[in-house]
Amino acid sequence: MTITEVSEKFDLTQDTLRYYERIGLIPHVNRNKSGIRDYTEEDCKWVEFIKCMRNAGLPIEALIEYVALFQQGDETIGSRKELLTEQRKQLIRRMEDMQKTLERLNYKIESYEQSVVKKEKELKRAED
Amino acid sequence: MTITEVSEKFDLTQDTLRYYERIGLIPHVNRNKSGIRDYTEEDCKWVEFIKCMRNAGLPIEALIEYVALFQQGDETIGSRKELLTEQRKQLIRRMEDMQKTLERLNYKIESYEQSVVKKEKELKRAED
DNA sequence: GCTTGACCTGGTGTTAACTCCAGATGATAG
DNA sequence: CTATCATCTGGAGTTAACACCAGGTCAAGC
Repeated sequence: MTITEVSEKFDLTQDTLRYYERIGLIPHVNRNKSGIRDYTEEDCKWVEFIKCMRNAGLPIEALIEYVALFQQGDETIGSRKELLTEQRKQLIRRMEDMQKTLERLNYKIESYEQSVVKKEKELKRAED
Repeated sequence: MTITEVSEKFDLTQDTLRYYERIGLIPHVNRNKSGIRDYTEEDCKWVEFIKCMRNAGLPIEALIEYVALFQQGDETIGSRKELLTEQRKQLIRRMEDMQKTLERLNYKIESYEQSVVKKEKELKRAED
């Protein structure tokens, strides 16, 4: 796949794709004989995986380390599992925070609901 | 309350508190006769509210608008409710994304679990 | 009355995560 | 053969969200 195709497929700019590769957020993509990137199926999976993880707020740092570990082979399976477990922990924490915020928003919106109703009633009375 | 106390209470730097006030992320805080900020109970509630919302990833822009609407009085109750409802929608969307990512992490970690076990077995065989 | 320390304002500095650009190159269409 | 076009690389520019700083004020302790 060309970079244009990957860019469209995952809705990331070409610059972002090149940037991700440069900083090691995805493994190095092979080039064809004239130096142009040719994304394999696996490259695409990496892109998609990274996009998903970034979307959920996992820190770039941790993901770079994960990719680096991956490239060092099977010796690092333990470390990778640890890394992901730690990130999962933090993800859960963030989700809990968001859950609390959500409940708070729900409450606030409900209060506004009642204010609006009250306001409408006042207006109605004013009409009488 | 002094800015130092508020800063410590909510774990935000004084610079951040002043910054938030400057850009309208919290309403203007009154100063005493010598120009020093004196946070009321309500000011504190705003700080805490904003911190909570920012923590959950609500965009600063939206919060600034919310504060501005609030300061315009009861006329804006409807708009405020709409604004919060929209932000809630987006918050829910983010949480759903994160939920998917979480499940993916769970799956990946589980796979690693098995890899580790397999690896240990190989080592054991090698010992024999 | 002088020093100290918390606080002020306005403005500059920093960092992360892209984003844009210039100049070069190789393939392709006419 | 030439012009166009997608792509390349290395490096500079941008934006958000603070963080830091200089120079000044004011109240309090000694």
